[in-house]
Amino acid sequence: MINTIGILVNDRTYVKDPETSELGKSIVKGAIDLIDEIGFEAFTFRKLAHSIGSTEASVYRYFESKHRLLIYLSCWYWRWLDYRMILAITNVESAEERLNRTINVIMKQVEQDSDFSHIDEVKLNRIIINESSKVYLNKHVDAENEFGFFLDYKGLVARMADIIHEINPDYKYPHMLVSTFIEGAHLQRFFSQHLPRLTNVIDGEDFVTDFCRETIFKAIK
Amino acid sequence: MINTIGILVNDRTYVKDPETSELGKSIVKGAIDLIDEIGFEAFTFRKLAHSIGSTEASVYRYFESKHRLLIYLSCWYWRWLDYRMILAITNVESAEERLNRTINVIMKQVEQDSDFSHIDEVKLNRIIINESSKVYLNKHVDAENEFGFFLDYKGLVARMADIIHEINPDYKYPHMLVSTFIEGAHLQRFFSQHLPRLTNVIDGEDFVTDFCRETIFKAIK
Amino acid sequence: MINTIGILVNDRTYVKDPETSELGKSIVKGAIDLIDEIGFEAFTFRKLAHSIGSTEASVYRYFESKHRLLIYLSCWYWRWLDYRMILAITNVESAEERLNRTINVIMKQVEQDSDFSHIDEVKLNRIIINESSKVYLNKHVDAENEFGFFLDYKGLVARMADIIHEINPDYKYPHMLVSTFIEGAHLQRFFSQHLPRLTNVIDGEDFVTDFCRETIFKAIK
Amino acid sequence: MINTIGILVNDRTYVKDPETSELGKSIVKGAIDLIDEIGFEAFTFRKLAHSIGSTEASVYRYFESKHRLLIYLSCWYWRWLDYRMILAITNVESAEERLNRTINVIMKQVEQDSDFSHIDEVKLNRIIINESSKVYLNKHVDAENEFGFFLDYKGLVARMADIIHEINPDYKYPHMLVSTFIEGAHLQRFFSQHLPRLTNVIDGEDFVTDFCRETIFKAIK
DNA sequence: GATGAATGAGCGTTCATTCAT
DNA sequence: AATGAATGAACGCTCATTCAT
Repeated sequence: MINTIGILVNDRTYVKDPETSELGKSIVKGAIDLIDEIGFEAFTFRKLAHSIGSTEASVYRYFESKHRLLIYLSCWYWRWLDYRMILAITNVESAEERLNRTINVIMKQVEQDSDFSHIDEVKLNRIIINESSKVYLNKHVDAENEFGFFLDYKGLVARMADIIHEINPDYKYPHMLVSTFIEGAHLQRFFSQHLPRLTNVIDGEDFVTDFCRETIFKAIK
Repeated sequence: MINTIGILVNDRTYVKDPETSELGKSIVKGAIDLIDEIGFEAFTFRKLAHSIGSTEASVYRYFESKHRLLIYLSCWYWRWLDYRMILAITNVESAEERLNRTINVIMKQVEQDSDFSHIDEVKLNRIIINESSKVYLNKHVDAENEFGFFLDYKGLVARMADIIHEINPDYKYPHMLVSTFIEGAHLQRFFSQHLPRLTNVIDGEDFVTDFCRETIFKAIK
Repeated sequence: MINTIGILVNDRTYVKDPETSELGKSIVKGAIDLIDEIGFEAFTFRKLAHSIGSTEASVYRYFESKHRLLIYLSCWYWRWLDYRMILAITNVESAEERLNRTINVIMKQVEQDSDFSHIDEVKLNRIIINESSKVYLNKHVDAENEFGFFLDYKGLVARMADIIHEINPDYKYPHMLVSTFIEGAHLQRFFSQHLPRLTNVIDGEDFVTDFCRETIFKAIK
Repeated sequence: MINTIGILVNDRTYVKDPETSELGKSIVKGAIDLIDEIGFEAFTFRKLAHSIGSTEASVYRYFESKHRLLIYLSCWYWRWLDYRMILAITNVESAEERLNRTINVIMKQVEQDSDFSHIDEVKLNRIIINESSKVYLNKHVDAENEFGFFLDYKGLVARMADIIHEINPDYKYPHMLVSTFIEGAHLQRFFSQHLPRLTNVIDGEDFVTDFCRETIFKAIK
């Protein structure tokens, strides 16, 4: 079974691997529910502990801070996308088609993935859209970069950049292009919900994905 | 003199206009210095008050929260860019050239602008890069949108989108393209400093601006 | 005209007599409205100043603290009752009838008195019921007693005690009886509204006054 | 042993039952000492925490506000009086004698009760005299009444009203009479100390109790 | 390993008040 | 006389965290 593989997350993001106990899983599940509901700023370990009927002290056994917990969720997400991306491009010959498929994996809105039962991927996707930039937009980036917290993200970007390089070896900005549009896609989804005048909402179409795909392909020509 | 115009910021961002007193200006100046130094998360009105030799109570006379103060800075920034943008494109006939110049205004790294003495535009630009997404990435966006806090930003995006529309009336995503690259440019500057493997650093060149300009022009062709 | 007399309040309750200016009157009026609305605990000079479109500093010109303002209102109230009491018993021969009438003045619920335009006596009566005990139930009583802040209240009690003494010179507790029932009447009105199980509500009757009158007359027999 | 029963207070008055820990008991003891010393207005959790060598955060673990703490003390007091009242009237046949004894329990000044070691009943009695009316004289009465915070007080009043009803089933105001004199007795003790001209001080006698007893018995005849 | 109890530190806020005009 | 600006001080509260069991 493929789900026996599991998503292995950088072990410096947690104190004790939440996958190894029921409490751990319920902390992760509860955190996703709560962050999605009240936002990361208002989210605290106290509220989390109450919401899952446990105590702050117990949560601290798994994560050393709410920031680290967000990093854990973020790492999990990128790993999970990477895993789905590999599935999507394996044995596909055409580089264009592979790029196309990776774009789909990243850009298209997430649906529930039954393989990982205690993680609600739809909520997690919303969290990534709303909160993931807070993972790096702070004064600890450099220290946390040294812990390797962004390796999964970088890996994903590299995987796509490689395909672009394969399509056009002369293109100068493959990484920039990919990272711009991964973040850009998140942003445009957010804008379309809250600040629609910053986007171009087109009814009945996945205009975010279409826009990203079109722009990427034009760029590397 | 053109600087007699001043930058008029949405008056719901403040309790009392900081431009109207020395203390107000020193609050804004001190806030810029301090946020740039320690980051918005660690920034508090207490620290700000100490750093400018005043009190929290006095700061509260001008801004009702640190979040509103950030919104003020953000509004000021976009207004200021808009003002510089207008200067840059006035009397320029070619739409392509106008687009080119607006890209320069937005993307190129900011230099000190002597017109607005108490605002350090270089630091403010760094703050916008690091913190401005926190202005909208939170649970209060919708309420704050109704206060008109994002009108300046939207205006700027609309101004550039109009030029794009002039160049290619058939292009479907002018607003998305502009907002993606405004945010993208900020992000790439941040990545180039802290997470360079997410970008493509090219020595001695303003590769961020080049990448953005190239991608934008290809997109609308 | 009788209203040319005015209610002269102990001049240590205020810094500047509020009767002497429009602002002063509007402070008193505004205070009555606001205390009645939000309660004395939540009442502040800031809120008062805002509500009447003035400033805290201006309020301080009239009253040195919110506590003193409450004392002012309290003194005004007891003076006003005393004035109405004198009107009610002048030229009444029978001591029993005089006692009866003073009881009516004190116990019966207040109706608007057109003689003193800027004071809403109905609201003021509610304030006295809800808040007046806070005037003396605190650590400053003794000091404030020395300022003579309770002379009006004591005068009223003495006036009624004198009548009781006239009726029964052997009765040992005239002052206690009067003060117990003045406060008791307030309390019973409060209880009948909020904690009815501490009283005996009898529909369609002024049971508070009836109870007080009956108990007082029985006591002094 | 009868004191093994303990005084069970409405469990919505506290967050965590202070009887269940040493810290809890010291909070209650410290609160009684401090409120008695400086008055409820000046009393804060900060000062309380300092006075017992603990922290505000710890106090908040037991009581959600200083107001709730006062309610707790108030409930404890009425429960304790009720318990002493039951002891006093058990097996007494004559209703008059039972009323007489309940009056003694309520009116007579409290002496230390060794059964409840960490509570200083003498100080608590002084607090009730000075501050207990603040428990209900505020804008939250109705909400707090729904929490059942006044049930103990009502129970005590009902117990005495029942005896009065037994003595004279036709008497119309048993509850009013009882609540008037419970509060009245407190008030008269306060007045005799601070505003003696509102009472009739008679040396060497417990004139407050005598006055109340006499008036009550006359009233129900 | 998990939890209940306790706490140090500091945040956001407001208050009452003063000063200068 | 009235007001606008400014401030010292403290409050209520919560957070992240540690300790002892």
